Amino acid sequence: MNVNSAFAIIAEPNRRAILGLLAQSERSVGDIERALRMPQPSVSKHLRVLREAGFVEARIDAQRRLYRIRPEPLREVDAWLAPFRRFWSAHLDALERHLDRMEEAPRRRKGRKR
Amino acid sequence: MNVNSAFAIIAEPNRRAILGLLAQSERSVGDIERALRMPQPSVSKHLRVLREAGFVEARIDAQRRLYRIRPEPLREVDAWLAPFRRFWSAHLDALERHLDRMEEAPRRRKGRKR
DNA sequence: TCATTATATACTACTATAGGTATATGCCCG
DNA sequence: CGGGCATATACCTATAGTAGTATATAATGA
Repeated sequence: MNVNSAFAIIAEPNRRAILGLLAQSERSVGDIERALRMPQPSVSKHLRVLREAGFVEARIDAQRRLYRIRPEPLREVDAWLAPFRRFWSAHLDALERHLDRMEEAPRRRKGRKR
Repeated sequence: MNVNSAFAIIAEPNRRAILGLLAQSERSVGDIERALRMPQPSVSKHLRVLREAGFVEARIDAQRRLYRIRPEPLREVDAWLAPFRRFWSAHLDALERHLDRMEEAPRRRKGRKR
């Protein structure tokens, strides 16, 4: 599987973790390294992949590079999801009512499926 | 990379194509095979991966299996995107004008003005 | 029953990628 | 200018996953 589509890029859990961090704020490589407890070369390599795929961009601050999100590729993913949303948004109201009822109702049986 | 997360499953382009088809309607293996011009074993194998990951379920109709979408795993993906939406929703109006010009919108988003 | 259609699985080979380790590059400051 | 910090890259290895081919299973209808 080639890492060329946005989907392949975010298939890697560490990269998703990095993106999750950067969603909060700009961070240096060292910040990420410490926050995620990953070896530095690993962080740099994942950042390279993310950068080349357009998910992040770097800004130089002395010896550090501050990385931040670039949203475009994630928007692609979001767009791809569009045709599927009807599977849940259509029934969202009914589902919400259902969940509301379950939450407030006393438990009648345990071990519900799914 | 283990194919255990929803993200790894949809990293494979053929699987996304299959899901795209099934988003429209239930289909048999043969339908998919013809629509996507893929070898039948390949279709079956991808469907197996999708099924075991909860993206699709099969219903038996004589010798055929009719596959259809199960939305849960895709909702996970949708949920993961939440923290990133602020990066583009702020500029959504401009984005929509842009998209209107590029592709055309098959479905108008409701209540969004420009 | 047999032939045919529909789908699944087994097996092999290839390739891409992630992790680990070592080292290189580059910048700052004393 | 040299030492130390921050980051990047090169190299190697292991492994997961896909495609391809052949074959198995199962249901149908003649």
